Amino acid sequence: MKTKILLVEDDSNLGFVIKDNLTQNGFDVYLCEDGEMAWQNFQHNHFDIAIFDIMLPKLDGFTLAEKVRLANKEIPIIFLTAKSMKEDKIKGFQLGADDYIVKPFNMEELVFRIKVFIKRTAKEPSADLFQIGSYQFNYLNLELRHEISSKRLTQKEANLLKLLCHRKNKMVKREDLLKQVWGSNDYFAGRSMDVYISKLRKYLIHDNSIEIINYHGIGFMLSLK
Amino acid sequence: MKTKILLVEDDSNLGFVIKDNLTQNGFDVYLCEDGEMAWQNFQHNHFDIAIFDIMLPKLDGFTLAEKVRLANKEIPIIFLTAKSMKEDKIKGFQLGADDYIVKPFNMEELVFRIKVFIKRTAKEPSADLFQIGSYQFNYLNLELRHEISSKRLTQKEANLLKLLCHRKNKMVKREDLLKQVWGSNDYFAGRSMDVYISKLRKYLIHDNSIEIINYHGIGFMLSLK
DNA sequence: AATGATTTGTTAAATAACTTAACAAATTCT
DNA sequence: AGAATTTGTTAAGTTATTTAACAAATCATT
Repeated sequence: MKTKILLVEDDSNLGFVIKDNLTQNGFDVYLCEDGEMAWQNFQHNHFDIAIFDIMLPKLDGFTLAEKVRLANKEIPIIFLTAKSMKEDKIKGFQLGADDYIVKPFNMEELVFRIKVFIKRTAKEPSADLFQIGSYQFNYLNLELRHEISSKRLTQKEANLLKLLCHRKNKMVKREDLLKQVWGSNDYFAGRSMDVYISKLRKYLIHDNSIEIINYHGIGFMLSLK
Repeated sequence: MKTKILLVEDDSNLGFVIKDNLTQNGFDVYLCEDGEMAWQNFQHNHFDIAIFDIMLPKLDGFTLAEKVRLANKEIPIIFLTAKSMKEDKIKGFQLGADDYIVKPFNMEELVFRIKVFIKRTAKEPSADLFQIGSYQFNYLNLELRHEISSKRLTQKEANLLKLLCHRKNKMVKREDLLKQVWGSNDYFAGRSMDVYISKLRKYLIHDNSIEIINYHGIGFMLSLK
């Protein structure tokens, strides 16, 4: 699965150069030309890394970063700053940013920094204990507890639930779930997943603030009210 | 599964200190007091990392390292050298060594270097294509080919075979196989594994230079004549 | 070397995991 | 509104894995 990058750069020439370069480095790049568009995109898709220019039409990079950070505490954000901007001003704004890089920069440096983040997030073993409403889900021993009762999940059930938990209250694309849990995205894998979704719903029935919502033709969301 | 370290240090006080320290850091340490003993130990057990003092009774660290390197091209070897030894002399001997550390050293440094090796070997994805006699075994797509025919293995079968391949012509302990493939080491897992060994033998029957040899009460070895 | 205990080899039966089929219901498209 | 597609659900079918059963081999003890 390729690393998905949300790139926001209003200078379309520069934007294309960066996008092209990152694509050649094996990343999946989504280029937006203003902050508003990026925010829309961010809300509807999953990204692994965000790269924001600071001077942007409609919604500047800092404000965008704040919104993004509020919605997602994990995603690494890298700023592209003009040379003219003073370092202390940048630092002052470094609320949610993880790194920044001064224009003009060479692509190798950007790629290097992106890889640092990928390595970092790959290393931090993703949590294996989840609270889902009044349920507790332990991925390691495949246990889904609720008050006194406890259900032992199968590996596939657990894999699927884990992915949904990992992005809870966010829609996860069918395609992504299938690729990651089934390894393939075809008709039969899809039907198999629907069966599993149905099973998970049954297991989670005792807490009615929990829902697995279907987005017709797009994906599923584990929703916690 | 803990990282297994073969530590050879003739000064028993220093040896115990190092062993104790590494054990506290979560490693499984086997301390030998001379090179001969270490070599015996190495031949009969599996280790992930070797740490050799250079000045040793019976068999010095360098000679030991050469023998070890001949038998195992992968295992990281770290030398402990006396301060008095000149760097160029060490370099001259650096045939099989991966790193060396000058006495007296602080434990944090040694632990750091060990961790570097663990990370490195963990990253290099262990090969997924194996030649077993006239068979070809592709772990990724679970395929075991022989001339024209091809058998698709199950995940467990492939996991077990991969471990045996990975240490081919070396005995692998029952315990290790069970821990790594079944995750637990109890009576039933053991019997299950015996069933799988039996299956693998059947699949590999067309090349009679291949054997899966049992070492009664100890483990199995995939032997290629 | 004979005895009994333990471990292993092998086949078959039982169980569990996962997929596919079938049909109803919901959603989207025209 | 009607057709096409997607999803929800149950059940049947298939495959993977475990457990049982018994024979054979190995080991420990006498």
